[in-house]
Amino acid sequence: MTEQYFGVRPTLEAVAARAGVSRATASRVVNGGTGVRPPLVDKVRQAVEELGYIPNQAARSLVTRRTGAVAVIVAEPETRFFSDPFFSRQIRGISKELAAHDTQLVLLLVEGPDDYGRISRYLTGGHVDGALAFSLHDEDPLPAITRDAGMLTVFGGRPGFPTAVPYVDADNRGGAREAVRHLLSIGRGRIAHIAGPLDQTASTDRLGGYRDVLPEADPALVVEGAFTAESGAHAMAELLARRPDLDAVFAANDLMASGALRVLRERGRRVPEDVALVGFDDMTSVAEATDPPLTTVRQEVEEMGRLMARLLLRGLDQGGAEGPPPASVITPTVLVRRATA
Amino acid sequence: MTEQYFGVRPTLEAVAARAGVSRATASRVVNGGTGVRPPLVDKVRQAVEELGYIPNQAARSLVTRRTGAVAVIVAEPETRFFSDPFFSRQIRGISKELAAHDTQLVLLLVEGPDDYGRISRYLTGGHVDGALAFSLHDEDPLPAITRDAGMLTVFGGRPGFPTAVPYVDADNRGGAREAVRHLLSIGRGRIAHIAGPLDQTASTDRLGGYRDVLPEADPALVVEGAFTAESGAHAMAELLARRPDLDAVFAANDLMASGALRVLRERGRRVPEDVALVGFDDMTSVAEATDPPLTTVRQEVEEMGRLMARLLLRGLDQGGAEGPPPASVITPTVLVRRATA
DNA sequence: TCGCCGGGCGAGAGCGCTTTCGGATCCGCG
DNA sequence: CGCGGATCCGAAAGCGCTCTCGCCCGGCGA
Repeated sequence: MTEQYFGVRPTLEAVAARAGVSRATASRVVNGGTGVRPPLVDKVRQAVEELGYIPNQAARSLVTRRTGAVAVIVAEPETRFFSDPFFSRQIRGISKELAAHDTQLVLLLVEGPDDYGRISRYLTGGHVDGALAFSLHDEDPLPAITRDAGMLTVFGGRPGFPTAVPYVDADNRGGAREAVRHLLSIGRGRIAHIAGPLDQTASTDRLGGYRDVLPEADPALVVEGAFTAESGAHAMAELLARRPDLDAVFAANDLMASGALRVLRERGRRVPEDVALVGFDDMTSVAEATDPPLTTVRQEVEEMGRLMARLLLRGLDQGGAEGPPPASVITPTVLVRRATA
Repeated sequence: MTEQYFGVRPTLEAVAARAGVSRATASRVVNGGTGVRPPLVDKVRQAVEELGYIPNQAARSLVTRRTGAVAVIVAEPETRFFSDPFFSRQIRGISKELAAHDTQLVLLLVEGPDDYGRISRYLTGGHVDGALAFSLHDEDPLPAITRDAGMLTVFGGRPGFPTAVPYVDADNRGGAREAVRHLLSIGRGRIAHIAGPLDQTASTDRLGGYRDVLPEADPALVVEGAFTAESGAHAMAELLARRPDLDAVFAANDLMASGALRVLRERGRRVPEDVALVGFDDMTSVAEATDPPLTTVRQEVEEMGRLMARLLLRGLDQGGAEGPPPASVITPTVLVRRATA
């Protein structure tokens, strides 16, 4: 940019004039430049450079019917969304993928249950080409809203009810199976499970994996937590009271595992000698910081974010809400052996 | 919305036709309705309702030169931004205020130092009317970028170098003075300070407040931390080694205070009897959870976010980057007495 | 030499909206 | 009954861009 015209931003018209071509040709060059002979391409490029031309997005999307932006809808209460690294890493992945495709991220935070109207209006208003959302609870109204708005939407996490929306989720069930099988393989027979909140599919799927491997397990070996360290501690205490003879615990996330670990040690149980412990997520800041370091099931969270964005972008290229919806993706999990099992 | 026309969204033209008025009148009604007689207003309103009309934002901003969106630029590495409740609460405040003014929040996460070009291009591209940014480090290139882009920008936190950009910041210096004075008032004479990273103005300002009250204090009583609990613990240990006789600590945030508290108790110092402790932020999840609960300096973080948005919006109404820049705001802090001092 | 074909380019329409400007209408008053 | 002014409304321009359509021109075969 050799010159800067403050105030009056140059239009395509100005570029065309300076390059001595028509607006149409200038437009062709700006948008890829096919079908224009090299000398003209150079002239236009130079004019763009000299004038510091940047296309007006409003004018462009008025005719293309594309905004180059997607919404990320966050319905989760602030506390959970921001405190849980799970989301932040997913957002980071989304942001990276979108940035790579010159697509903008419009963040829609739902401000309470009365705010869905605004979200709905916004989506219908054509501000964005598509949406990404996190579906976490059984009674989540979001899938219905985005569908009614005719907006292609990819969800993070499997929705809790039968629906055809595309989503990206980790192989929670498979990962849980692997964790429990590992516990079996190291000779444990009385394996407990600290589940997450059972109105979320991530929790029920992990519980499902546990039951797949241990269909005959004592129901008393399963306690529901809330994905927090504190709830993990409580659950552990409860389990110890119910079944003092347990020799292994599979917790549905690392935070709860860390809480459980604390209680186990307070009660004088050696980990992993007396009780083996496996977490889920591989939230490194937690899993590597425990003493001993936590054996856990890793899910590639940032990659899942990228995938969500990629799925959406691809779906958009194939006709948006009218075209065939993208297929959902289940990302693999992997058991990371550290010291607790 | 009694009917829904999927696929073809109704235009203002359609509304006008249905209401039996001109496009101009329909537009007037949609945008406030002044200067149109009630019966016509009603007719148009009804047509809007029946057709489910929603204005096309692209067309609108093409002529008004306003996009109804502002950028929130996050340059901070993911870890800090998402893990620190400070940001999340600020974002929440921003989001609320923007939503109340029908303005959208475009989140720009800076993906590494090479990504500033994209940010700059985006801002210059006229996608947004203004920007909010968090200025945290001395060498932050953001103020220069937004200025060059001719984009009105309000910063969260006082920039670390002399510049005229508008910002919103807590009264860090005053809050620190109050904390230290309180420590004096309860009879403490050897007051240490655990500072934050000194390339951030929040840290230097708090240190400044400490020195305002204690200009003659032993330099050995000040240790730099990193705003994490861990660093607070280290700093506390260091302080104890240097000055075993200290009888009070003012930590530059609650997280460091909680780390310090842990070390104090490990070393057998009673809090507050032997050593009084004051934090900063009033991050309730931390400050109320410590044992004993932490005395700290509260800043109204969410309110600061709202203020940032309000300042920007007002500045935008007054001519944007061309008009007079909004005046910066320093929000008051208040000492919250709990049990540690 | 002529006609035809095809690639390259420009003219112009049109995306959906806001806003100016002038005309119509209605009121009160002389 | 007619006039001035205020009020309300419609015609039309135009925001900056994309993209269709058709023209032009060069090259090639007949």
